[in-house]
Amino acid sequence: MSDTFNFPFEKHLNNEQLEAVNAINGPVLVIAGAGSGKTRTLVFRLLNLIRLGINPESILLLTFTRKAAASMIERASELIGGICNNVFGGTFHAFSHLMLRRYHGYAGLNKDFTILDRSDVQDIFNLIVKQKGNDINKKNLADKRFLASLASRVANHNAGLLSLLETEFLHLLNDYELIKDILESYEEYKKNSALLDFDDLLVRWRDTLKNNPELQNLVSSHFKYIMVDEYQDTNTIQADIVRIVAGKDQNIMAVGDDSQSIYAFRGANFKNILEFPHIFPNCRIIKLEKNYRTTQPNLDCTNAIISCAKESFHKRLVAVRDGGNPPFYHFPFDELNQAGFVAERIKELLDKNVAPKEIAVLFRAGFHSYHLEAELAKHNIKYEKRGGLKLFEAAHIKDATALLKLTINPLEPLSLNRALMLVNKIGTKTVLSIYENLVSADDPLDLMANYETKAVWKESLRELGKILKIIRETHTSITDNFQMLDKWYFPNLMRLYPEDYHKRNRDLQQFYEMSAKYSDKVSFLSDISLDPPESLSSRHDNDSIILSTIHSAKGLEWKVVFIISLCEGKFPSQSSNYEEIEEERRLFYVASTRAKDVLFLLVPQSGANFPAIPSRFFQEIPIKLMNQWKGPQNELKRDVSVLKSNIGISSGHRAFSLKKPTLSGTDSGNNNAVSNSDSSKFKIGLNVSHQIFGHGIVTEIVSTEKIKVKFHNAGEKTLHVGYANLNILS
DNA sequence: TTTGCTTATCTTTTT
DNA sequence: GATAAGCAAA
Repeated sequence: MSDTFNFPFEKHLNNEQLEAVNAINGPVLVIAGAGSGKTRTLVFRLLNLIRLGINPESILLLTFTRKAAASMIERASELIGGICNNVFGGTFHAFSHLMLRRYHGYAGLNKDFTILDRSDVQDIFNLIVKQKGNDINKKNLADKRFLASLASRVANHNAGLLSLLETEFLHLLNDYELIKDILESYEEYKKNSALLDFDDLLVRWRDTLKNNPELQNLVSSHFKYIMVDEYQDTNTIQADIVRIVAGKDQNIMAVGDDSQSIYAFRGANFKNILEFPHIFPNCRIIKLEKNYRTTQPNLDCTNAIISCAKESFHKRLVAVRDGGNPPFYHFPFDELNQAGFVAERIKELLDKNVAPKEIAVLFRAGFHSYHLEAELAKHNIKYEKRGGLKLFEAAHIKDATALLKLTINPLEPLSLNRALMLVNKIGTKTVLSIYENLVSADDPLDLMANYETKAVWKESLRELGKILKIIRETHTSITDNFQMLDKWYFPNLMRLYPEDYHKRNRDLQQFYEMSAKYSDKVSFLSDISLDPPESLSSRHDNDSIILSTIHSAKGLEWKVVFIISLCEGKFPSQSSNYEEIEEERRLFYVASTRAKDVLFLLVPQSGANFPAIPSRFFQEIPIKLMNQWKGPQNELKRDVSVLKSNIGISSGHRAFSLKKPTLSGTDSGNNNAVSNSDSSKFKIGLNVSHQIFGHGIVTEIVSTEKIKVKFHNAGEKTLHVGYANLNILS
């Protein structure tokens, strides 16, 4: 093994990285920009620890996703031959979960607690609100998502509900008692059914450590070396856990970039990274300012994006790589043309033998890629979608899971409700009366299997009861349980989804098979909530391009990256308020820094809102740092007047598309179009026309790039000359 | 009274 | 596509 450790660290790391890797004892904070080799630094530190003879079991590697930890350990293992496998690597949630199971006695928890995922939490709030009656609906608290996020905020907010309402939801202060009551019911519900939500995992583990000094000693002497990735996205509870587990040795290294903090909505606090030196006063701070990922033209552009941030420590990254081109921008007419444009470019890239897995399309929200998905399918381009709607949020998977949960606890109200609602002619009221009867029975399953009623659903309920009874009495595998339950479920599936029950059934069979690896239900259920697989087909395709939400793209990189739908309302998202805009900007920064070679920025001119306004983030980039796409484009372009008369029609139709010259310089119909960004061609009083706003008069030259135009029918608008594609009429 | 079908509306982001 | 609201039917 010692030969392996002649590994020449110096050749692979720069001086700053080397300094971090060699700082074995005491706390170290590495502050670094995108593409600076943070992850690489952590991997090499892992190697270095092993080289120094540190027991792998005493190393704790905390990352943002489970996958990130796995791939880092894999990379380290490749270099030294598998010895890293005993390193504990995973998310804070996975770590807390494991520890709580191991030390459930200290935590005062039921050994078989299960984990609630996001939709479970929302369903429970739904149930509670329904039980509390109608007055809640009147109070505008009916949005279960709001209640779920409120509960999470309270868990992450050490000061409690009242102060949270006082600081952020003043308008709800009058409802304090009611909200408090709902949140208490939620806590009670979880306690009764031995359930923990994601926040509970962290809070309970931190408090268990806090309250048990002997456990604290045990754990902190076991994990002697702690490494934390993406520290800017930790919340205060996670910071507490790090501090406690670090113990007296404080052999901790955290890496992060305050400019990439994008999880404030989830309680992450990028100020954590600033407080690190206060929590660990003797810590070493190392800055990495070289960028290895991309080229200088791309960096100039991303530097410009983040320089607009209101509160950030201005880092200016310098590229190590030579050459490269500035990012391309393009203004497709609408979302369909955008999809067409992206698909065309991807096809060209694939024809040039760019590997599919080196191409990614990024967007703000999961549903923004719908048009593109259809277009890619049309071109037979395989893709893998990350983020957005989770697979296990599909109704049929949730049904199957609920049925399985009933085999553990037949009276778990949420699962029982979900299962019984599947039966024809059973609705909310009937469920409630069945539930009341079952609760008061000596043996609920026995009652269910022999339920007396005149209603048509008698046999269906009895059959479910019988199946659950058999499963209780025979100890077969989870997959067997699923197959038995499926006999009951399948007819309902067919009735509920006559259109696509085939597809759903295929999903289900694969889902059942997935459970074959597990011997106990509790760990199966925990795993699918904590670490849901991206897709049911486990083979990962190397011939698929990636479609991803920006959040899911964190920490990754591709040769070619497209960022689509850069218009107001989509990115930044419609629902972001003033403070959240800053986080949206950092999100755009994260997206744009994923590209190694080529970055495309796509700004549709129309969409859900007609016309679309280009994203403020796009407009902030000096136009000279980018190039407009001039290459081939075979997209269709609609006639505006036709489109206008069809506004009421769903945008999904291509029927009224017309072939028309494209927007770039070769157009014959747009001879006077001003395609560069120079406003000097315009004078006040000049007559111009815009393809959407119509005719108007220039009223003001705002800057070298922006002018104001008063349109006869659309009022005064400030236009970006490079974007607006104005025709000069006189 | 309860269920179930049709229609309209809206869709952040994640452990 | 999911879901809530509104209305018809049992």
